[in-house]
Amino acid sequence: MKLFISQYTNKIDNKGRVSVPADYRISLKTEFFNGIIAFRSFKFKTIEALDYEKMQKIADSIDDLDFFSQNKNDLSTAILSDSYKLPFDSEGRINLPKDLLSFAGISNYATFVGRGSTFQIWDPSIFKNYLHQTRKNIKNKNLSLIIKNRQKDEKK
Amino acid sequence: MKLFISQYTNKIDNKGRVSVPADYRISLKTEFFNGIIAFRSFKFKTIEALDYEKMQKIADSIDDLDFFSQNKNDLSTAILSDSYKLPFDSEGRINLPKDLLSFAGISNYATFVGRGSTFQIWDPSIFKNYLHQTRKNIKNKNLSLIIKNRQKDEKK
DNA sequence: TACAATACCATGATATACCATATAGTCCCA
DNA sequence: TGGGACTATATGGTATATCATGGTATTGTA
Repeated sequence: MKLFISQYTNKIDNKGRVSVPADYRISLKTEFFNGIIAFRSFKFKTIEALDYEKMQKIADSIDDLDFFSQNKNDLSTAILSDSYKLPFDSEGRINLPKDLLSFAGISNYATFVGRGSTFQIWDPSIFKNYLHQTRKNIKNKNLSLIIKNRQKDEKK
Repeated sequence: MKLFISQYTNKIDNKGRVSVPADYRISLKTEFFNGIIAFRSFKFKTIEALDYEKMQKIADSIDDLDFFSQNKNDLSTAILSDSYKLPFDSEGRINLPKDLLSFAGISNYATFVGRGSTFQIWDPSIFKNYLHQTRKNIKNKNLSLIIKNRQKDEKK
C-alpha cells in the first residue's frame, strides 16, 4: 500500500544528490522505472513528486481528452513536458534539477513532506513557515471538525 | 511502457542531424522501424513526433470526430502524405527535413517536448514563450481538477 | 563525376554505477 | 531494563559507462 506521511529533511551534496527517505522508496519502485517523477507545484513554492505509475495514469487521462482541445494542450505542456524523471542511484538518491531547485527556493537541504498518495519537496525554512501558517488556519477555522465529519461521511 | 515526458534541448549539426534523447529512443525502437514519424503540428509552430503504432491510432481518432467529419479526409491526407519517416543512425540521431525545420522555425537547437504518448520538437525560444504562457493558464484555470475528476470517472 | 544521404568511427563531457564510512536506529540478550 | 552488537540509512568519494556531438568513409544516385 502506498502512503507517504511524515517529514524528512536530508542534505543535498555538492553534486546535487539527495537521499529519498527509505520509507518513501519502498512505495516508489515500479516495474518500469525505479525513481520518482517531479514537477513544479501549481499552488506552492515546492516540488510535487509522484511515482511512475501515477504519472502514467495522469498521462492516460490527458490522452483521453479531445485531441484538439485547449485543455489537453495546456495540461500536456504544463504537466507532462514540465516534469522530470529522476531515477534512484544504487543508494536511493536522486539528482534534483537546478530548474526545480531554484523554483522551490531550495539550496542545501530538502524537506520531504508526505501527502498521502504523493509527496512534496520543500526548502526546510519555507516549509516551516507554511506549516506554521497552516496550523494557525486550522485553529482559527476549526477545520479539525470538518475533517472528522468528512471521515464520518466516507464511512457511510 | 511508453511515456514521453520532460524536455531535452539538443544541437543540430551542420548536416542537419540531431540526437533524439536516449530516454525517448527506448520507447521508439520497434520491430519494423527504428526511428520516428514526424509531421507539422496543426495548432502550433512545432513538429509532432510519434511512433508508427501511435500514428495509426491518431488517424483513427480523427476519423471518429464528428465535428471534423467534413475535414477528416483532408486531415488524413495532410497527415499521411505530409509526414516523414525519420530513421535513427547508429548513434540515435535523426535528420530533420528542411521543410519541417522552416515550418517550426528551428535553426541551431531543437527542444524535444514530452506529451505522454507522443512528443514535439520545438525551437527552444519559441517553446520557452509557449511554456511560460501555459504556466499562467494553468494557474488561472485550476485545471488540476480536471485530472482528478477524470480519474474518479475511470474508477466508476 | 559530383553530390547527397547513409554508415562508421572517435572523443569529451556528463551521468550512472560502484564502493566506503559514519551515524542512528533496532533488536537481542544478559 | 540497560548495554552492546548488529543493521539500515544517509552521505561522501571514485571509477566506469553512456550519451551527445563531431568527423570521416562509403554507398548510392542523379
